[in-house]
Amino acid sequence: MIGNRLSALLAEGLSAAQAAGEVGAAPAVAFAVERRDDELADYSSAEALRLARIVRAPPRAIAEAILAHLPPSPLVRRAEVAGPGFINVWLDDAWVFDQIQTVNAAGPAFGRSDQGGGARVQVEFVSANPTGPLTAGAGRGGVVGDALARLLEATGHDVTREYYVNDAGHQVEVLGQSVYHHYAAVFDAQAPFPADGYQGAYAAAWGAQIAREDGPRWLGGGAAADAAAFEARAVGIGLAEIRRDLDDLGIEFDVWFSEHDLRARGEVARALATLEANGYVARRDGAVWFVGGAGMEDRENVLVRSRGDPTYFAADIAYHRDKFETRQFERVIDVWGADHHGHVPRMKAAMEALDMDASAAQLEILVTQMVGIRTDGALGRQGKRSGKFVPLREVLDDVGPAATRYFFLSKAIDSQMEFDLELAKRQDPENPVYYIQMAHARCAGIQRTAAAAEASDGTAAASGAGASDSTAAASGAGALTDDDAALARLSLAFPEIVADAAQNREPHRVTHFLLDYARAFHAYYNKHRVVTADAALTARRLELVQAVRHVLANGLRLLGIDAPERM
RNA sequence: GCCCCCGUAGCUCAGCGGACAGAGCGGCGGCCUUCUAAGCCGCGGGCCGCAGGUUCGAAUCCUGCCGGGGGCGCCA
Repeated sequence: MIGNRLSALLAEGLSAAQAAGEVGAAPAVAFAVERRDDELADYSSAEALRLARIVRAPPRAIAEAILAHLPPSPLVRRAEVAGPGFINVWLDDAWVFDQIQTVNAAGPAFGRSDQGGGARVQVEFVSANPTGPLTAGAGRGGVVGDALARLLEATGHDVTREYYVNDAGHQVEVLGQSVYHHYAAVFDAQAPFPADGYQGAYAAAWGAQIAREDGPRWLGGGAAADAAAFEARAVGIGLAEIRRDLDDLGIEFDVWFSEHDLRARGEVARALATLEANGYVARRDGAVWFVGGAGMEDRENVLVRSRGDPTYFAADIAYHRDKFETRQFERVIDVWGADHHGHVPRMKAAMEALDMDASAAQLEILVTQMVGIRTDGALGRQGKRSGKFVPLREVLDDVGPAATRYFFLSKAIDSQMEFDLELAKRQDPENPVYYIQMAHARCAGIQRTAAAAEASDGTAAASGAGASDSTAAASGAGALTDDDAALARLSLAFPEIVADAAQNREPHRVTHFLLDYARAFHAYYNKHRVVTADAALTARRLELVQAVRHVLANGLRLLGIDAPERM
């Protein structure tokens, strides 16, 4: 990556300057190099300014000394000191154009790296209860988790995508009762609707579906004949709907991990036994409590209810132990919704109580902030049990998967976002995602033009007999312009964007880069013609266009958005 | 009361220690006989919530305050 190479180059310059006694000794410096790509510079470093304090010398003098000892490099056309002591670097155009061939040789792999070293990483996301349809908020977690998984794969990680299915516990019981109430009603039988039951219309729909498909065989007294089996039946419908939504969003999981199975295997009991052996358990009021975890001094949490059944917390502890101890993931990334943020500290405390390393190095918990859905101009309150929420399905049907994914991936995860449904629908054709896709389609269009010309005349350029590019013509046949160089330079920045986005767990960086990149290409497209009578120029520009197409396609693939050839 | 996130252009949001603060949408004005006008070019628009502090340098870090959202259950 260019940034790394320039960084190393500057570090060499500094060492040489220090060896020559021109700069004082200092601890090893990793030169931070920033990509600028504006009038000021292509790349820039402010490291001399920071060094000034350490070696007690004027920053400009340090920067000058570094440049004086800079080893020659094919990448660098020019390097100079600017302002208070910035080191500005301009890339060599010839080197940049050479790299375009490297881009095309890599093709779909351009942007990938092995910085992950093959580490086994689990990304657990969505994991919404199968007690109702996915909400728009769950969609955010899904899209972000999926994009993160794609980024990690592209940067050399061995990724497992996992959905933790809460198919056991109190909420599932309540769901079973809620659905059974409606199911029984189909056969004119009475069954109580639970006090905290699921109010959404879907509960009735599921009840009707079971009645239609299974007949009256579940009928019991006030409850289903085989309550556990009936719950499983309802959960099955819920999961099927969830899978369909996720499928339409282009999200696939490697593992659907069942909480029910985890309990059945005795893992929850085993985790509780370990906690107790380690002295983190207290019994009070007939319940079992988690006490004394690091940072949990002022809060105690129930592990086993007085009724005798374990809580979600207890099951999640066992689940995370399974991730690390049984399956040996080197790193686990949980993507949770904002409503779970209170669960973070106790989860980490519990990991430590199990003698596990819950440090950020192993367990990362990313919390996505709320998605406010604005309908009819008002921000609605979301809640699955109240039945008042905007289903992901509705968003998907209204704005489509590409725009939905783009919207969720265009913001940092810790920013609360507002999704105005009406606006989203109306703005459909104006959505930036189509702007990026259009850039890709235009690349394909240029290639079609070139191919058609070649087929009829033997050369791509011949087709452009009448066409020319006035800007390029001014500098002579076959000459590329500064605009070609700028577009090529921007293309070469892509791998770095991907690496940074993966490392920081910030998929939105890719989104923003692509928007910027598409803008650069559209401007270029309007100003310059690729297929012209100038055969040499045409050939070189077709290479550039091919590289642009790879960057756009690869970037969109990371976001899970398709790259159409025509629009 | 305690905890988490956010206050940046009319709206939705980037930028999160460096050089003049950016984009999309919206507004105004131009550009289609040549590779898709789902495009391009130009203009207008900001005490970066407020007040202190740290720093050579703060939208960016720290503290306090104000405002918005969320969480604090023997729910998950």
